[in-house]
Amino acid sequence: MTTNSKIKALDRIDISILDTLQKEGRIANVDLAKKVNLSASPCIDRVKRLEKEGFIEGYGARLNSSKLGYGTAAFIQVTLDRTTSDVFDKFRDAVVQIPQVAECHMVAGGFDYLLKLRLPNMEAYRSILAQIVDLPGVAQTHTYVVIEQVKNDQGLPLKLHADASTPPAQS
Amino acid sequence: MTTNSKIKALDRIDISILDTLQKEGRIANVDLAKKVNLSASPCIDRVKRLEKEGFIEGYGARLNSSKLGYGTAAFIQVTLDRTTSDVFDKFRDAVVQIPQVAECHMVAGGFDYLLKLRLPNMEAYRSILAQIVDLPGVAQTHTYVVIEQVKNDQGLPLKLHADASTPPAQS
DNA sequence: TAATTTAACCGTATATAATTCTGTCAATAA
DNA sequence: TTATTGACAGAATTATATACGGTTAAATTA
Repeated sequence: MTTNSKIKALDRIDISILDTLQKEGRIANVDLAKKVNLSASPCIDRVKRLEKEGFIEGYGARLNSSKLGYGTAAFIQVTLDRTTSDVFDKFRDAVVQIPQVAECHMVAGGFDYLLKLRLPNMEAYRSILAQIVDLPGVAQTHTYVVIEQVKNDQGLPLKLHADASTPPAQS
Repeated sequence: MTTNSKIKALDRIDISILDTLQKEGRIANVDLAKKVNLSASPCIDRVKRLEKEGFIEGYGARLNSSKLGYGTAAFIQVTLDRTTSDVFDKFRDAVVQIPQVAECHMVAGGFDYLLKLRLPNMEAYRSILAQIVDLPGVAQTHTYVVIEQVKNDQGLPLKLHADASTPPAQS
């Protein structure tokens, strides 16, 4: 056994709790309990357990990006000039420091990193791109500006299967 | 005036509330109030106002994707065969139906759509790609599998500037 | 300047919810 | 069968959210 705490498989109720909480993170425990057909106490026990076991990492408000000055998104493909671990490390350390870089993924398939930027407008893009290009090890970049967000689901598609004997997954 | 309700500019305290809530969405109002140097009642008033005015769109639990069977991510570039609005509409209607498609962005700069997929593993990728390729209008695709998530910030970088006279933005 | 209005705030009181505690039931194993 | 375990419900307690009333300060107007 690799961990000291035993983590039991998730049952149907756990999945239902997780699915509800990822959509309504501030639902009252009483109401959550009703929704999953439990009374308040076992329900809150399960939530605490799911938090402790790391299935729930935290809670957050979903903010309106447009109203808060981040209505524009762009993806930047980045290729580094040498693929040594030193170059990679320096690039990563620098890129995570830029607040407008919402995501940075190391990818396989043609270039090295894919960045997702959140920006107020296209003017802001120029100055950020200048920063990205000057990052250590950057050889070339290619930008794709988002014209329209067709879908932006943050939640995971949890399967609310009736069969509690087939839990979907654990670590 | 386009809207009937008057929305005042956000001040330093509002920004601080939003920044706190996007990180700790389930913080008790009492504690939130302490953090922003208010008493409980004006604090909850502001939160309700921010919700009503649409700055806060909701709350959600942050779930551990790996533990819940979505440890693999991939980006797929999609080019459609004709860029008529009919083709675009059909593609979009179909792609949003696929639960594993976490994001779908229409982009400018070489191809038409950029999709972000959440998957249990690489085996699952095959069947999803088959679905994507069969979507109406799809001419070609190119996949980039995520090797490592260097950064994945969901929150907006709200500026907690001391000067309350220069609010960052509104709709 | 002085009076008036407005908005934001604080503290208190009440309502609601979270949390703890105790006992019961059902499943499992000895 | 009997002991043990785990999960649950319901009640009691604690904590929190929310509504209310009064105060202050700032802005506006006379």
